[in-house]
Amino acid sequence: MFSIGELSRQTGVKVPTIRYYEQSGLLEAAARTDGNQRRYGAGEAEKLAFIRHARDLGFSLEAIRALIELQGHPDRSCAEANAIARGQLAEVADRIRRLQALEGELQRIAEGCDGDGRAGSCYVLRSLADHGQCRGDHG
Amino acid sequence: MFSIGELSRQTGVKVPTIRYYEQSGLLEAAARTDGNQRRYGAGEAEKLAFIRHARDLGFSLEAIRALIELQGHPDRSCAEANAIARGQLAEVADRIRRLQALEGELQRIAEGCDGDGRAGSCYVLRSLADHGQCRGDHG
DNA sequence: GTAGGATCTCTAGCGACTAGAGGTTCAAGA
DNA sequence: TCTTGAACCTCTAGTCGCTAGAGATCCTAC
Repeated sequence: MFSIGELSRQTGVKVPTIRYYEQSGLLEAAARTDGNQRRYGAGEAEKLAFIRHARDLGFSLEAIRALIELQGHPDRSCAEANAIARGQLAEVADRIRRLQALEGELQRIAEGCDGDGRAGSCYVLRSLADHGQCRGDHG
Repeated sequence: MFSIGELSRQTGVKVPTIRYYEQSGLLEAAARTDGNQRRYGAGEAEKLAFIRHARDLGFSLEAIRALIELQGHPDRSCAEANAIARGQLAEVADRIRRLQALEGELQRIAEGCDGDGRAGSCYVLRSLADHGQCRGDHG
């Protein structure tokens, strides 16, 4: 059994974040010492690593809650887990697509200005004022 | 002079968001009717369109505040505007890079599971539990 | 026994809105 | 001129996923 600080070091999740996860029901309430401090075992470290990994992959806490629910019921179909993963994949792909449109736009804007002029005739500011110059469909 | 609802329709910015922008100092306090309702002119619509466009491009309200400041001082160098745009560009590029790493990872995870099995042996859940299977450096 | 680092709970804050309550005003039709 | 009702007003609180701080308590090593 180890402390919350030790768990934090093991998993790379900050101490207040661990408490936050417990508070919001992602982690079960930890065992306590007589002095009311949390104590954890290897199982909890594994579970937190799972959460951390899913967070790194962009899953929302709500999605992670659903995945944990599934883990707790090994007999249920994994179709749901699959759907969550695919949904997340679609979302990420969409975000990439939109960001790439922005990137092109920003490139055009930033490259039109060498930073030497006055703000009154600045291409960056003019571009931002006039959406009509945009090629893509970013907004 | 037109109402906040009309301004909202013109710019595509929701009414509460316009009030929020005013409240946080991005827009100057609007003129008011005798009955205390906001009234806007063409100039304000232009300014809001500028803000909207910059938001669409991912600029933070703080960055937009700085850009508006610059617009108000046409004699100042536009180097700052340029730096803001380039900073934003770099940020967007970085976000794309990170999202692409996630995308690859998620693809690997989602494709390893056809959704037909039981949760107990689900590839999605196993993958999330074990970061070691990952190839990239997403976390 | 004591020092001090780690822990505890609680509240508030971040960014950029969004939602709702409860009250007022404006514009169009009768 | 009166009435209706959509649009407006302010204010507070909620969203997400943490993060920061205050003030108190605990644990461990010396």
